[in-house]
Amino acid sequence: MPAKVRVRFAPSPTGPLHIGGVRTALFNYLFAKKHNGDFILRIEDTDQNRYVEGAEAYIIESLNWCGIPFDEGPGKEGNFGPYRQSERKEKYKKFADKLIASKAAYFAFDTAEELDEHRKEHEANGKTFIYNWHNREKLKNSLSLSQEEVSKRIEGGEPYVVRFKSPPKEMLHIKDEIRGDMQIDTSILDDKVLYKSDGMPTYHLANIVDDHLMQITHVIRGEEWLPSLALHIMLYRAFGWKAPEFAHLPLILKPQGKGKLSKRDGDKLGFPVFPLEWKDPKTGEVSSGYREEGYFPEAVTNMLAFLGWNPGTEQEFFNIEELIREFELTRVHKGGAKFDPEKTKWFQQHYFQEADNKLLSSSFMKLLESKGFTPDQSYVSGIVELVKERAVFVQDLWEQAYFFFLSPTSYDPKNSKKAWKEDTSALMEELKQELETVENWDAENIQGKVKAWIGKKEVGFGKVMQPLRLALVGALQGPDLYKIAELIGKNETLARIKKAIETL
RNA sequence: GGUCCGUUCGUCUAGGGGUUAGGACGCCAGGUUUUCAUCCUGGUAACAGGGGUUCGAUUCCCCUACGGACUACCA
Repeated sequence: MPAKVRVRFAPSPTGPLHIGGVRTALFNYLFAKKHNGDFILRIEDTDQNRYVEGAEAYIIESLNWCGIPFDEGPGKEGNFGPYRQSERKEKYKKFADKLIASKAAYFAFDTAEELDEHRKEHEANGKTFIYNWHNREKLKNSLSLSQEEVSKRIEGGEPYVVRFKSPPKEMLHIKDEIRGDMQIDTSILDDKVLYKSDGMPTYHLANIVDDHLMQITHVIRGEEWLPSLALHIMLYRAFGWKAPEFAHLPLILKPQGKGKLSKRDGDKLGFPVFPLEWKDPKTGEVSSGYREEGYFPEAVTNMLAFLGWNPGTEQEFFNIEELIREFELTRVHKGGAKFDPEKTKWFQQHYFQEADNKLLSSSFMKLLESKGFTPDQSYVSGIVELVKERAVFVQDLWEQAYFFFLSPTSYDPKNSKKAWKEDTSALMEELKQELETVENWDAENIQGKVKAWIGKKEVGFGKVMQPLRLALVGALQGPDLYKIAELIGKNETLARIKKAIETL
């Protein structure tokens, strides 16, 4: 029986999670759930210098908002914790030692400054400095130094790192679930640092050790990791462990211009790149988030799922359960995808139209309260029903329905000129008297009355309806006029007509 | 610079040795609507280039171009 599927999302808490990270998490989640597996959140905080206050909480909140909760992770301990690498510090040392003992890795004493100098020197000669087989004998490490010298340095407290000893010449055959088979010549690989002088592992070591210890079966991550895949495969081999399956997701690119979508792009380009709003704890700078912009999580996940993946059918709307059912790693596209904010809006519009009116009404109610209105619940839900199809976000509702709460105080001059002619005032006065006689004030009765009157008067429909709209709304826009009149009520309707006659 | 990955309408993509190269977003036009929006119908538009292989390549192979990632004691 194959092992239970276990995947992980392993972000570094260096700031807010951006939309590409959310997609990686989503694909991991979909894959796990499709195979009745576990989705694990692991915080990779081995670089203490880059730690950002609040980032971890942000990541967790984002995942929950998006509807892709993790099964194990910080605050949700399973059998493989702890789930923060900083809390697993002791574990890594022993694995680094193991590699040293088996001669798969070695100690190195070169300082950052020395290495920098080597790089500059090589660069000046048009060459690239690579710390590996062809020059490691000339550098300061346990391969070039005598055993006594090495012991002396370590015991003397000299800082050192542990480097992986990558083999000089070998064709490595590696497999990626999305890209198929690839070949890497190990001779161009460098001897990556596995263990830092500050006593912390680097990503490479910690990642492999934890994936093994946490029994991860599939590593699904961004394409930016493809170049280090060979190292990771060799690391598994050096430990004698079975490597998980790998899948590298295509990158998400900027809508215009070059390069991958980055955290800074969003607000510059006019759309959020973060799921949730983020306030930088240091600079106080605020970056917009999909949640605060009014997007629904199902719109965001649906949009994200289609960035690099598709089901092969013509269906485009998928809720999370459908995504779980249909998701296939083999159907992930290889090429990078330019992000399209317009399409995101289209998904949002769809989910907004599908949303429950009660839910929409109560959201809109909150918005109205913040504007100082305390309308009746039933009044609001009537309005929502009427203007819903004209909106994409809850906040659009205000723009579509403000006139239900505010009587027009002025009339757009261009529209007034178009709709209000010399004889209009007299006509409206007459219409007003006609409307006063309507007994049961609802759209149907109002319409009946108005239509009959227009027929009797033998005037054009537009000649009446346009100025009436202007009187009730203040502009030539909005939903069905009879419904508007019904909702605002008889008194208000008549008052607004009166006001328009006086003003225009 | 080096290594690796990629390339179908403007964008997201389906397809795959013989297809009118399909869908979606956007855009445009028409219809519905007293208005605006919605909605409906239609239209626009693509296999990066060059060589092979083949009866036949957009599809397979090679080269070039372009794009991207990586190239830290960051992840």
